[in-house]
Amino acid sequence: MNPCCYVKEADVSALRRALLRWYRRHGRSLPWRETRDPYRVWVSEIMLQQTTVATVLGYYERFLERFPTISDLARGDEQEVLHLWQGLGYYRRARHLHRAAQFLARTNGGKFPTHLAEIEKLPGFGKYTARAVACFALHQSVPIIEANTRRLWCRVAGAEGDPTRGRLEAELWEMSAALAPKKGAWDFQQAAMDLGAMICTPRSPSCSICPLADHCEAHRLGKEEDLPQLPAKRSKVDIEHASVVLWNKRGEVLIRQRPPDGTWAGLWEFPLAELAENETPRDGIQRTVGQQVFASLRWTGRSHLVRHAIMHYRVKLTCLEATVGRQSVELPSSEWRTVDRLRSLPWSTPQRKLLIWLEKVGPPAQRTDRPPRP
DNA sequence: GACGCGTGGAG
DNA sequence: TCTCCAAGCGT
Repeated sequence: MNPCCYVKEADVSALRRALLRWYRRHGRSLPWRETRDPYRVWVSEIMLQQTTVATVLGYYERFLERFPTISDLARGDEQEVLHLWQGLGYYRRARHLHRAAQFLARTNGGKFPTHLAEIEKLPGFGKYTARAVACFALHQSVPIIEANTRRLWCRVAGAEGDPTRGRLEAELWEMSAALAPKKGAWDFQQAAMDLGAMICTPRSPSCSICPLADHCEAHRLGKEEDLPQLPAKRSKVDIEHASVVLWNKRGEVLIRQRPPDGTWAGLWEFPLAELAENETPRDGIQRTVGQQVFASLRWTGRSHLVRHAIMHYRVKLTCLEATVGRQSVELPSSEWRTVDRLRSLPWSTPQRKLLIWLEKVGPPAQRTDRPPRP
């Protein structure tokens, strides 16, 4: 049935009691549950967007140790913010977080706003994140719909259809609002998210130990595995990239910063070519560094292969290595650096694997004119 | 409203 | 190996 009908017929207070009793006993202890500081809750919510708890645990404390307050973050350098975010993905989140902190430092004395309408205007805050901070830091009773609660309430109500849009999405928000108690919304929403994450899992939910099993339409009808009905994902496409580690006579390598928009915006890489159909890595590198420079390259014969999945692509990244002679190499947004000064820059994950490879093998011992054989 | 935006763990 | 999917947002 639809979520609004469900709420009308449900024993809401019994449902709340069962959920909270389970949470008191089994709820997870997570670092962002130990604080009511809006900034710390905010950072956790941004990091957790489309990201698993286990991954965020490796970033959260380190980020806050470096940037303990909004003002500290506002004063920080974007490159350093991105470096702390390196490996988390969706790097636009970090830049929005940084920009929002700068805005609050400039306009609000570095204080986090106390009204939902103000929170929602900040970059990086959508409907969910604004309400999450309002609930978890400001103790407001507001609805919360994200991946865990969407799945949970879809099953509890036995709701068919795509819950990420349209009428059903709106009804789920209404359902969450109707279920959330006026007092104690913090515990209720944390409990709902934990139950979704730990018991009402996407596959093989643990209905036999679920405190809401008696309240669950999907379970009653035996179709908990069929809900929610999420839209299908795009299928994977194979693509190839080629990078080149280019050494000059001073023992420096050429690196390039990616443009401020698009994939890996603002991160650094060894000059990269996205290969066309049937284009070889050397072709792509020639296209990237230019005919003139390419003709003067001396290949070291070393190469490294990285496979990486990103979005709906499977990337095969081939990295070749060469030394360059007299000619100066000028690429946009590029610079020469010694290898020991690359670590402090923010890198995409596949390019960071190239950097680790380079640190391991060290500078090339000898030069050859033979093309590499990957 | 559809698409772009990353990565890693689980099964 | 491969597929699924995660505390979404901006355009």
